[in-house]
Amino acid sequence: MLIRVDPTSGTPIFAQIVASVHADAAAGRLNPGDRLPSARDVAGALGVNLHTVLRAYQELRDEGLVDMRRGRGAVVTEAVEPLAHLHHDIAALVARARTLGLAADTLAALVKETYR
Amino acid sequence: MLIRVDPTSGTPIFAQIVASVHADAAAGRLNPGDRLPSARDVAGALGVNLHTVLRAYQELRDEGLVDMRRGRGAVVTEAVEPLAHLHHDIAALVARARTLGLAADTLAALVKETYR
DNA sequence: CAAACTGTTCTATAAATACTAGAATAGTTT
DNA sequence: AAACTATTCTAGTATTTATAGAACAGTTTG
Repeated sequence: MLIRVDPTSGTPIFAQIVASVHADAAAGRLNPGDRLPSARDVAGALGVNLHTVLRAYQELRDEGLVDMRRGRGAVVTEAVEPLAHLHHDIAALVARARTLGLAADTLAALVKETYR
Repeated sequence: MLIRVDPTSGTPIFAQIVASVHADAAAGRLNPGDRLPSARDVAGALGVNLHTVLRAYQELRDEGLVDMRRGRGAVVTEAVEPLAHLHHDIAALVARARTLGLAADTLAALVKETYR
């Protein structure tokens, strides 16, 4: 599995790693039982610090998306399935927002606010 | 119009102000021509600094949602209409995400990622 | 068993961001 | 003219982000 990051993005690196895993889960490229690459491998491949990757992984654990243990790594849980189920709906919403000229941040903020 | 903010939220205050305006616009409580309360008033009411409010307003201007001029304040533009149009779709998506047990941050991040 | 791998925890530091504070400026409205 | 508005400037503090290295403690593999 491939994790991409843009250092000039403005959004924190750890958040981009989280978002990258979210995207893979939503697209069905990540299934329960799959193992994320080790934090050290990701840090090496991306040229970022181990702690930065671990912070992202810990957030994924807090969300319940992965199960983490020493020696075994980060294993994807069944909590990814809802993400895959929503994928289609999200894509439709994004497509419509795009035709309306809405910025990504604006829509994301709107979704977050609506949740409250 | 009412702007709410939670200092313990973790998300920056200026971002919460932006999100609050987004929400009002999406709910149709904000129409083209309406004037946002002056930055000084908002700062006073929320107990935050003037600059913090202005930063939020400037972001709204960058998004094209308001037109700002000295002496006149921040006036809502026609760019709020797409937000109102999406309101129903967003509410439906959020409702479904909620039944699936998805966290607000997770869904928002997913939407943002899908935009790319 | 032993080696290699995994996340966990700890201390430390540097850089960037967020927030506050005060003051002066320059437009607009009343 | 007075009261209002955003704009711009400098400045300081607190928080967040990212880096660095080391030691630790489980798990898996040979």
